[in-house]
Amino acid sequence: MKKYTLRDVAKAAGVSHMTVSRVLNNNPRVSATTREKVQKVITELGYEPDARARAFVTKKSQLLGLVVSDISNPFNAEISRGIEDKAFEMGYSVIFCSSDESPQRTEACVKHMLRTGVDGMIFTSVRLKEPAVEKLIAEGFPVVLVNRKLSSSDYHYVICNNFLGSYTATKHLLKLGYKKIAMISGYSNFSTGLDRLKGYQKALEDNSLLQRSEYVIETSFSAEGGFEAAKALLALKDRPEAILCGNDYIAFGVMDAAEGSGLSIPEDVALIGFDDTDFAARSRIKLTSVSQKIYEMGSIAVQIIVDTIERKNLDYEHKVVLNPKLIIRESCGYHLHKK
Amino acid sequence: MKKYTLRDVAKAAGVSHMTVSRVLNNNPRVSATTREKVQKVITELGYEPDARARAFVTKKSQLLGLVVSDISNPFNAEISRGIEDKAFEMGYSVIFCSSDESPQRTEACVKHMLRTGVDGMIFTSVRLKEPAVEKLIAEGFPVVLVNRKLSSSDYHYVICNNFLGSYTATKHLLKLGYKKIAMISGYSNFSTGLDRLKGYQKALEDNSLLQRSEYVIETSFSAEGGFEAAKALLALKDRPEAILCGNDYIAFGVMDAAEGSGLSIPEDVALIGFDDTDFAARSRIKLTSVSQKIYEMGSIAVQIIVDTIERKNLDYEHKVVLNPKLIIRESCGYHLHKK
DNA sequence: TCAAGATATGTTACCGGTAACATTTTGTTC
DNA sequence: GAACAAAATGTTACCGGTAACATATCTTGA
Repeated sequence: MKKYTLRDVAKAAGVSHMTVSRVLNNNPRVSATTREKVQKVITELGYEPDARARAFVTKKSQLLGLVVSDISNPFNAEISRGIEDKAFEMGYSVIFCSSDESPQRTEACVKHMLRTGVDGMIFTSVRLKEPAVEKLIAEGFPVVLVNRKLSSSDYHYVICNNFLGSYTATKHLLKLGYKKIAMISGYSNFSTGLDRLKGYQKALEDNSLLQRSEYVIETSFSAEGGFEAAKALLALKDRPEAILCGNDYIAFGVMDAAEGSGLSIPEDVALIGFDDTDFAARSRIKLTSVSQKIYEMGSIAVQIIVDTIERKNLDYEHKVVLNPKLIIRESCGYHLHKK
Repeated sequence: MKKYTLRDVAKAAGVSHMTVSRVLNNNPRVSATTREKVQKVITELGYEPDARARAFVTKKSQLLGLVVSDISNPFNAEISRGIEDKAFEMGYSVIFCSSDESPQRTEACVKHMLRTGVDGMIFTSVRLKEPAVEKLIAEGFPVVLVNRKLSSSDYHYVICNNFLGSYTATKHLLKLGYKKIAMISGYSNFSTGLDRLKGYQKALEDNSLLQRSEYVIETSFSAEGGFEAAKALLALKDRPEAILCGNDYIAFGVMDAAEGSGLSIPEDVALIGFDDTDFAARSRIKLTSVSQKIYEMGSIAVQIIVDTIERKNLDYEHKVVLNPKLIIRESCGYHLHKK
């Protein structure tokens, strides 16, 4: 199990170590005969180039850093899968880190990645202001944002058209005849939270409906957040007939709250989620949700970052905005209206 | 944004580069005065040691490889989170790779990790025979298995007592009075599949019940697998009264199949899953499931592998078997019997 | 006060690749 | 077959750390 080096191979093949290096790198400046001879020795000895030595001398580690809010969240897990598949295909490895959406942890993740020596970083969970990330971009370090973007920096990103998704969902509720539509939105210091809120507002406005402040609650993108917010909404004298949620988790929380108040979905309250994660179709009440191409966002992000890393002077910016699609299930009461 | 090296710092501080190296590595062989002086220069210049150079010379990359079947599966995502948190804490980074439970892809993942230069590898999804992994272990490469173990190699692992989990679940069904208990088990070329099947069989045996071959179906650990298997079971003349599933996904598939056949859970068929993933409590029928400490398995695995990596001659094996716990919800009909 | 040992600092070599340039071999043309 | 260009191969240096050993400085006690 001894580890061989370039020079070992060279000696065994009776050539200089540079010739071996050239063979390894498919440099055309090697004759076919020599190439074959060297290749044979390589396989015979089972020689494997030392990744660390190579990374050292080339200043490239073939490592991508991925900062997610929480990898155990299925949404992030799916993005991660998209990222990893594409990275693998392109010869890169992915190291990941969970930021828990905290600026401090995000900064710690960045430091950690930098120490590890990644060639570029992908972020899925930046807030609209994220100093650690903005600094990185300012320094010219390869960065791609996925899912959420920064307010200031107009940099490479791959996101969903959240405004449109939310607009479409609200329109759908309006078309079903609901007038009293509430929104439990994710925090608007995230672009996902803000844009989804704006889409909802615009749809109301376009239908000449006033938005009622007591119908809009901002909370965390979690079932707990949705639960608390829904308890408040459902306790209102003038209870909303429909609730649009900032993501599916919030909607799951709403289901819990409705069950707790003895209300049924969609008869008493219609419900729409966002993201269409795998479980939207498996939850107690099958959830209507705005579907986005999660896996694809990840794989596109990798293409962009590798592009950025490998071309020396990339003088343009990649901005990819994918269109979402409303997936209609029982929670919005569509089937009731069809009858 | 120029990158400084050890020697730059040394020159600026008026010492030799080795002194700087010693300061960096907290080597006690540096006087307090010098240490302070050097430290000051380091912060002034914003010097950061070159991770790649360090990895090269120390032959350690502080990188752990994680091979999961599919990171987008919430079970794996949660293990991953446990792994990453602990690794971060211990100064390691984690690169991951999805094997899709295929031997070929597993081998490709291993190669990929080796090329990247990881210091050790964690596997969550080995089959009972997994040549690529067995070879790695035989060569003395640091490996820890999580969740599933190999049949042959008796190596470091962290698993759940799957036999006990399944035994307990079956016992529970028996206690509720069910006699016709079927099992839709995961493939038994995985230790998780095999051990869970054995637990079920043992529980029947201990209750002097014959196991009926038509009541045991092996399938993939997926909702699709569960769906197909359940269709077959529910179409039997002598339909089972209860079904124990190899994991929660299989159980979700059973729910779909039951719905399709117009049968209700638990009134017509009782149902128990395995793993108690986050959605067990949120599915259409709240699922009784065998809960295992997923996150903890991950973090324990990291402790073991770091131990293996950092101690030169580890002469003992780590075997951690965690006890599962049955979480009772509506799908097994417990509430019906309580009345 | 000075030798001996401990402590602090410095010198040199090396890890295993790649870049850049030097040299040798081969091939082409007249 | 001489002359020269092109192709193939070799030589040397270097990347930025750490190990091992050498040297210088500081203690301490007889």
